[in-house]
Amino acid sequence: MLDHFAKYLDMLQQKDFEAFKAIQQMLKKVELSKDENLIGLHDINKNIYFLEKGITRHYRLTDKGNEINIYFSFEGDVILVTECTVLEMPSNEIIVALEDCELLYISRPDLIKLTQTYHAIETLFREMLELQMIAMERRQFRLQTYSAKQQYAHLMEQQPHYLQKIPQNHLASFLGITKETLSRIKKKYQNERG
Amino acid sequence: MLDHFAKYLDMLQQKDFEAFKAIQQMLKKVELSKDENLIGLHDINKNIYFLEKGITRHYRLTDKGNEINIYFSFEGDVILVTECTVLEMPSNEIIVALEDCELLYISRPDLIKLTQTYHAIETLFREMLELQMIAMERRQFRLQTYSAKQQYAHLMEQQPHYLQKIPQNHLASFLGITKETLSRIKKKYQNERG
DNA sequence: ACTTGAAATTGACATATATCAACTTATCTC
DNA sequence: GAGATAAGTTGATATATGTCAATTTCAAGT
Repeated sequence: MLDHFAKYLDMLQQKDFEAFKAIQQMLKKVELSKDENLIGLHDINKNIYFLEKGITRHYRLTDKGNEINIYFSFEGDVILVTECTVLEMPSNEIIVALEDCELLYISRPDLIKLTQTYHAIETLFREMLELQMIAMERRQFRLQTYSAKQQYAHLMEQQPHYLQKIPQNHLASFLGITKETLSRIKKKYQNERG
Repeated sequence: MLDHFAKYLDMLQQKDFEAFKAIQQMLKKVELSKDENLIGLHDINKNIYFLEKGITRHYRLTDKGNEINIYFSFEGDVILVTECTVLEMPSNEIIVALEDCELLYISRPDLIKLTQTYHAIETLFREMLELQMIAMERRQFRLQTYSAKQQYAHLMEQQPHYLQKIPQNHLASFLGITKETLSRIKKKYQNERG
């Protein structure tokens, strides 16, 4: 059960075993059935999650009440809604299980307490944020410059598991297009490859 | 000269004056003339900057060699290209002065050294990243869901200094549209307000 | 296996935005 | 302040994507 978590914290485990143990003791476990919410609309949720098993869908609602998917998390991913967790604001992001999920989590307040005792944990926390930021910088550039077709091609090449595991209607808004457009792009893409 | 920097580090100054002094001593200063690069294409730049004065434009090049503006920094902003600074990769992001600029900076290695002595600095560094992430999360949602018109309206309402200070041709690619479309949107927007 | 509802596809048409080219207006430099 | 260069505007047209409605395919539960 701790597979992914342990891997993520591998460096910590080697560098400061005490610190690793301390985090491990603070971790709680949560299981979600398919379609169950991890974070509901306007929840104030201060937890940082490690997704051990399953897939989660992260979405927001537009003014008109449409769902826009902003992210999907897979096994091994960290789940952190910074705006909600850090600013302690009601969440605009809703997170729901696309499949049955198993997660570990620690509350940010608990984690911050640990950082006061273990410098290695503060460092780990910062490094985790840095990595999340890099991923966001890259995705932002794609959102800003890629056409729908290019985005689809990117997913095909770089993250084919997205296409295998995530229903098209959900994928579409993630790419910033409608499901009909995605369907057409997919067809064209396949034709161009024979 | 330290105005903005000091303000940013205000909490640190009060909480741990030693740490504040230590950072201050590591800070270097750089001035840029208009149109001068802060970070050039493929530079490996490990610095974290505080923009004390001026405006910088952050852009990337597409496959076809077109410039896409991904960000503008104003007085008081932190400038940090995570991918380049953290992974020590050649930068895909180019940063150039839109006006004459004054900046303070510290190298990430130096900052990390300081974090080993001063816990308060590690905390500050992490908090800075958290704030940057929140801003990115919000912008990402806008990029994904707003039409060009909505983006323009958002800028008008939330960040009018963008419209006052940044030439339209640069603003356009930041919004993910062409300069012609921006020109038309602007006109329509003005007419609708009388 | 049958039924039901969800997901995906397709077509016709509407709209938003891009592209290219011409032109005007501002800004900079000598 | 005249000429040169960059920035912004406008028009005509092309392309990409959205919207709505009809249909087909797929999947889940009984």
